[in-house]
Parts: sequence; structure tokens; C-alpha cells
Amino acid sequence: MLKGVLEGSILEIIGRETTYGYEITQQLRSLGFEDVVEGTVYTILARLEKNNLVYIDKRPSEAGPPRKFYSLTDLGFKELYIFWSKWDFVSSKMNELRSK
Amino acid sequence: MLKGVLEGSILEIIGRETTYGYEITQQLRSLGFEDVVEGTVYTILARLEKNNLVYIDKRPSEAGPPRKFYSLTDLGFKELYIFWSKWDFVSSKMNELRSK
DNA sequence: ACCACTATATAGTAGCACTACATAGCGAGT
DNA sequence: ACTCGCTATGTAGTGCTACTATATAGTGGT
Repeated sequence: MLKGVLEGSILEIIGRETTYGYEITQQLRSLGFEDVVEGTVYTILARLEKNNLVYIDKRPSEAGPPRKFYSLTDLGFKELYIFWSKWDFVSSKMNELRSK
Repeated sequence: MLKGVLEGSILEIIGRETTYGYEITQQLRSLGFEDVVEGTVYTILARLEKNNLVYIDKRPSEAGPPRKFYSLTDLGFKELYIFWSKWDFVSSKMNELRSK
């Protein structure tokens, strides 16, 4: 029905600012999705890359192993738009169902 | 992240009024989920029964094979409540993410 | 030397929903 | 008698998302 809420969130985060997996995980946690772990995010990022929704820029880190910075491709932005459209649709239908 | 939107919708529909699979499918379609097919609904209903969220009352139909009428059990109502709680949580977080 | 934090990776798994098909009762029309 | 359309349920197989659990590795502080 609506798969990919987490994927959509990650697309949204990357769409705002080029960033990397560990950081994305932290952001999701501070948003309130507190039990999101790194592994989950990395699998999604790998999928996004496979589907050409993101591109990667590897840079050294000040504190730890090198980071892989993700940015949205044109296709990624399109997918993000589609995601929010679907979200809005389902969201409105759920409200309708609930209030009826 | 939020799996089971369709399952939740079906719980909501059954929670309002005892009804059967074919009818539920029609209701979901008229709600706007137009590509929901019977098969999908029946698999979910079977799962609900397996998890003791619903109980079944089989009655003859005026037009066709007998119908299986579903009602929520106490556990079903609890699950429905949990579903809406999760929905509200994710929903508010998505709004937050979007507007930030 | 050890610990904590930063950072990425992946094999295996569970669960939800979809595809595609099978079965069956009933009524209307030809 | 036959077919068609609608009503009604069921299920094996599949695809996909996200989670579990674990491994690896760099950096800095004590």
C-alpha cells in the first residue's frame, strides 16, 4: 500500500543536503525514529545507488574511516516527488477512512 | 517503518461493522484504493484470523456462495488502536521532516 | 592496550502485499 | 442448455522493504 516510508525519508534528507549514511541515521533518530540502526540505512542507500537515485562522493573523515557522501540524481528528485505524492494520497485517504 | 496500512484499514472497516471480504474490497476501492483486488484482501483476512484479531461467522448469501462475516476480537480492537497510534506517530514525523 | 565513537558493509530473515490462477453459486438473457 | 457477468472465497508463488546480527576499520583519549 505504501512501502518505502523510510526510503522516502532518506531521499528527503539527501535532497536537502549532501550527506552520508552515519549522519542520516543520526538525523532519523533525532527526528523520532529512534530505533533506526546504521545497517538499515546502509542497505537502503545501497538500493538507492543501484537504482540510480543517488550518486556518491567519497571523502576522508576527520574522525574515522572515509565517508560516502550521497546526493540525489535527477531521477532521485523525481522519485522523491513521487514519494510525497503517494504519501499525500494515502495520508488523505487514511484521514477520510478514519473520520467517516 | 510503517507496514500494514492496508491491514490497518481493513481492521478499521471491520471494527465499524461486521462485514465480509468481497464487501471490504469494494469499500477500499470506493475509498480510492482502486487497484486493491480480492486476493490481497483475503490473504490479509486469513492472517488476521490466524493472529486472533477477528472471528468469523459464515452465512449464506442472497447472490452467490456463502459469505464469511468478520468481526474484531478484543485483541483486534487493541491492534486497531496500536495501528492508529503508529500511524499518528509516523504521520506527524513525516510532516515534521517535510516542513523542517 | 583498551575503550568509545565514528563509519561502512552484508548475509540472512520476517513480514506485507501483489500476481496469477482456481473454484463455485446465482440470475438474466439468448 | 449455454454462456456471461456478478458475487464470493482461496492459495501458491513472488517481490520488495526493512530488521537482525555480525564483521571490519579508522581515530583519539586514558
